[in-house]
Amino acid sequence: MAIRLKDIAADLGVSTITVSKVLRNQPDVGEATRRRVLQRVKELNYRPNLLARGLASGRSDTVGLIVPDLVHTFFAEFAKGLKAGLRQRGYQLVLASAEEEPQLEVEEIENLLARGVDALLLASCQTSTEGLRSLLESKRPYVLIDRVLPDLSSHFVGTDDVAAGLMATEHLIAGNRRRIAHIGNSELSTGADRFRGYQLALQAAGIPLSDSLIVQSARLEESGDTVGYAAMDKLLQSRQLPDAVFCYNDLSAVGAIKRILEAGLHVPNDIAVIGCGNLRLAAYLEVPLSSIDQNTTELGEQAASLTTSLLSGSSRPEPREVRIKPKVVARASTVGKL
Amino acid sequence: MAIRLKDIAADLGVSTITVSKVLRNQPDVGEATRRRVLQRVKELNYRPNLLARGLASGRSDTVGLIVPDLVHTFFAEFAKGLKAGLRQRGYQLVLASAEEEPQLEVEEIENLLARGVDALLLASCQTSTEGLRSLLESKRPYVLIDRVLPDLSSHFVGTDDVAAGLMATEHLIAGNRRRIAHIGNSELSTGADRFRGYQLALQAAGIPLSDSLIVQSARLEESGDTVGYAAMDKLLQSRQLPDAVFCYNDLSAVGAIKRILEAGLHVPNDIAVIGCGNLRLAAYLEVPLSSIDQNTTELGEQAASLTTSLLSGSSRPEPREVRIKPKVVARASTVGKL
DNA sequence: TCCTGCTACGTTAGCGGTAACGTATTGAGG
DNA sequence: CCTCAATACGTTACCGCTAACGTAGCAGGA
Repeated sequence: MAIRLKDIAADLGVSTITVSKVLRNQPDVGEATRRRVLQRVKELNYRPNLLARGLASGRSDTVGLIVPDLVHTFFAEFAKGLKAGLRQRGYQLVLASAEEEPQLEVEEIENLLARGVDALLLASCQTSTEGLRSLLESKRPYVLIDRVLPDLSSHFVGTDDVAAGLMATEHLIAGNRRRIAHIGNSELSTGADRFRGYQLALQAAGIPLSDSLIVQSARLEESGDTVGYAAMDKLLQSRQLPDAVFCYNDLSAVGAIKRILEAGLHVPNDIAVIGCGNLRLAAYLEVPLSSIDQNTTELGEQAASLTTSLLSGSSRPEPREVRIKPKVVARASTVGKL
Repeated sequence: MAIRLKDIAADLGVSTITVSKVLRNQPDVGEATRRRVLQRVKELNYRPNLLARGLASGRSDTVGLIVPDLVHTFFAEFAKGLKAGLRQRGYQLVLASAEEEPQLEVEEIENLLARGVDALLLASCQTSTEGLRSLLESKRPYVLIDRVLPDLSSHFVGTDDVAAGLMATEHLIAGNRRRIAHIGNSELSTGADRFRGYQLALQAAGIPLSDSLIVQSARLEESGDTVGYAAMDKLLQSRQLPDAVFCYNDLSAVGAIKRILEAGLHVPNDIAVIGCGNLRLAAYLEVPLSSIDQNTTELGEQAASLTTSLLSGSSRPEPREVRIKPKVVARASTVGKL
């Protein structure tokens, strides 16, 4: 149906391989022939069939990215940065979303592999390595994004989440807060790391940890605001109120603030709140939200760089871990007198 | 490298075509053989090579979607709904983003076609039909999403944007507003339609149009809040202030509100503001934002339905246009005394 | 017994490219 | 004039799968 390489070749009276070489910028083609081919290709608006090319060559110059949810702007922004970085290096991106369902993610992995991607980037929502079987068997290079998995040492690009938790908590401490609560996600490695940073910051300041100030929820990723609301509700019932909260992400912070305000308390005067992720609208909220910025575009760029280096390097290097340092963005939700 | 259909066949002492038939649920295979094949496939964790399959069969049971920008949650949500709908009907989705660049969009179109998608869904940022040449030549079915293009009658799924503009403006009129401004996007069909709805509503209410109350900007899609801010700034300089503004999207509404508050005016008492799109955080903003909800998931579902029907139907039906009716979500930015 | 009509399965020929090697052609050097 | 190497281009054999047709084997009717 569509025009084929063969057609161009026949048209020009040369062999298919010659056209093929021209299209791939290979040597061993005369300058005159090369020009004739390119002109005809342009005239006919010919594009090589990527299925056939991939099948014949075993490569596709394409990498796949699977994210848990594109509605999370974090992942959408990451994909944007990644794509730009890949493009610059001559690779294409195929994007898939697992919709927060581990089983769907497994299907997407197998799907992209079956489509012949050269490498796979994976922000995984798996809870074990089980589902990655196909990926591991495929021997194709892959890079974990944002979240690591237990029992799997691999290349990784993500935020320095321990630093994120540390910086957020230090920021609260610097504002003279002492009873600092945490609304966290215990299921994801990002949640565990941020919690760890929280612990380290308290420890460094000589503030004892208090279980009554910590609420962990696994569902925080999906419906942050309602979960944050519920978690804050729980915190408000403890004997002694917190004077600050570090929330796993901005959405949960938004929910938490809602609950605080409903209780007739003031943010930040009664309770300061800081989130993580620095949503675009954070500055426009009812209480402008302090947050930790993850520099998402840089993450994408780094991921592109690492992936393409894996693809070009013949050797299989040691697992490399790239952690981007985040930064605090202070807004009204933490800046105020105690 | 990976395990092939041929291996399974050899392993079982049957021919490749038999295995192929089993995998595609085709008839003419004995029940016993079928079971043996399926078991072996599962044991070996075999997955057919989609490149080879697509090349041999000419179909891929895959549709492509190209959106202008995934960071727009509207498109991310649409993709989510679409994917669910396609999946349910036995199709897969391949996602691509044009990053608001028409040239990149053209490349993505050609890319997805070269990858053998059976159909293409396109939320286009083209300004003319020029860039769609490859798509049109490919003879493959396609559906425009959200935005229509001039000089191109085709299948379409999107919001009833005239109704959106109409309902938003009527809502403002119902709140006794009379000097109703509009911050719009003149470049996209959605912007033109919403503007048209705005005009119709005013006309129906007997309110004359005033050029000094209308600000159009093409850049509204990319950086809504700053453009909205600038547009509002302009409106505040007119001799007679507006008492309401209908903004093309929520982001521009956010920017507009910021400017209004900075001027020392009250929202909605001095100026009511309504946006469009109903962002997830709309209810949590400094001034909870009234908006038009587009029922994005339903859009995705409809798009899936239309596309698969095009794919299964052998005939080429008349261009079909599906317009989803939006609804008003009233919040504090419009509800208040004048 | 032979023919017919199923059912179950196989053979052959690609799909549109690419890899690896093979073969002309050319010009320089002896 | 011949050799030899470099250059330009072609031949052959797949890649992994499927479409379309072919054939064997069996049951049942005449």
